[in-house]
Amino acid sequence: MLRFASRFMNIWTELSQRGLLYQVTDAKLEALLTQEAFAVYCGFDPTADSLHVGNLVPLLGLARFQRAGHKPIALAGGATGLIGDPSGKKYERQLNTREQVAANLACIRKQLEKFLDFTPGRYSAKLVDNAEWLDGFNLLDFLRDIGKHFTINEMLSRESVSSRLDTGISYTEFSYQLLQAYDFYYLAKNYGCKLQVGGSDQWGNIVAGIELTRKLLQTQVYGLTFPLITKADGSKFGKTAEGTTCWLDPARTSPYKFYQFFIQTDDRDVVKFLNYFTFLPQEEIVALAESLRLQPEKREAQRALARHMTELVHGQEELRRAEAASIALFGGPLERLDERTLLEVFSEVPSFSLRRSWITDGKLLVDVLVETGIESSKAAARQSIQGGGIYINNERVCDVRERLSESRLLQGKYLVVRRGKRNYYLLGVAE
RNA sequence: GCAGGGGUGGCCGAGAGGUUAAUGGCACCAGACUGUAAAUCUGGCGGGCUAGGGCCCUACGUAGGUUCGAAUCCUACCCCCUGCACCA
Repeated sequence: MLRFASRFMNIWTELSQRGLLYQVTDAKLEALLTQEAFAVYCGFDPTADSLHVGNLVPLLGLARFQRAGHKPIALAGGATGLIGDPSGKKYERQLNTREQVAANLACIRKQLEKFLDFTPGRYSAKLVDNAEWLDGFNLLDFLRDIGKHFTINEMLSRESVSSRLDTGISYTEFSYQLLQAYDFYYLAKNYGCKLQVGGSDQWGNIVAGIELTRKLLQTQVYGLTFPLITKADGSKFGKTAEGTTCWLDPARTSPYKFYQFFIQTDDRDVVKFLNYFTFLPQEEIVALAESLRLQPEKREAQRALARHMTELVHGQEELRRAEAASIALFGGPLERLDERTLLEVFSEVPSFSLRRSWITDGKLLVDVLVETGIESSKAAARQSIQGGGIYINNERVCDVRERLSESRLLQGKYLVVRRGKRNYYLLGVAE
């Protein structure tokens, strides 16, 4: 018990040191968190069938609370996902069908479970779905019992709504804040939840929940937000090099790509990200920051970040494979790679199978690039080759007439294609 | 409804009858320098064919028209913005 008491004291400091405290609804929260175990909740709407790296800050935030001895409640928004949160959105979103939301919900529940500890006990995490109490809520009851506590004036003043008054917002999305407010009230009443955390765009929704809870339960509950993740170059965080979202689902973003996503982090962002995303202690982060300053070319901080994140999300084995693939590809000459390594690389890197006949017939590389989707058109493929941007087995291709040939194959059946500095693809001959 | 302004390549934005696949900026891709980072510089950036030089097709809201020739002129239609009016 003593051990936990001291841990309570740490969560605030920990969040603060990591730069994860953005806004708090009440300055007293710091002291309160040291005095008792809080039930802390954070919601995730099933807008896709996977969470993405951007969801990690609040999700790991919950995990940090649990590690500090508090009780996390992850809420999957089976109901709110049907409505659509206008927060942070510039335009009205298209509604997902009930089937889609249900399917997404199932996937997201599984992902949420991976990051929290559900072993029974005082600090055991809980996973709830707000459809349980919101779906089927009688409209007239809702308007009378809940709606009456909100004025249009305050609802309009929320950033998520006011910023949309020019472009338009539907009544549906406008109502979202009431649903989330009700969630907080419901969790406070039934689970003793006293704190809601979330991204900074959730501030308005959180405050709405605090007010509703105060009115209905005469209970004071609290809110805390994490900062929006920004990048030094001003681009939006969470997109891979190809411009696609970096998902947690390995079927959407392979562990290799996931690892690559983090290892390519800008020097200017990497220390911040170590703080935001990892559980590494301050001393280690400070040491990595020092390494970055003195020997940036070693990229130890990036490596630590990539390792930590890949292991956290995909597990040790996938980390090993992603790292092995990265080392093999970025390490230099490929001829020496043994088949086992190649096979591992094959399983991680975007890969395609080649027909034996393509080799024997000497198919044009340009056509192969297009058929595999490495290049979008033959014109583009030719330009890449002419610009010196295409490599086979890390050797630059200098002739647009390059054809596939037996002699190029590694281990008699593999071909490593690289586009630019860091985009690797593995082609293997199908037997 | 009336008046005015406008719809151009992923985005912004020039062009106002002919060297215009269409200036420029952003984004994006590649190259050089490096460290799978940044900054900078260079090249590319509708598509197809071509070793190369080049050839061809499709594009400036939509549909027609005038012209040897149109993103540029005319007509109709659609959509957006800004005033005014109407309605309440």
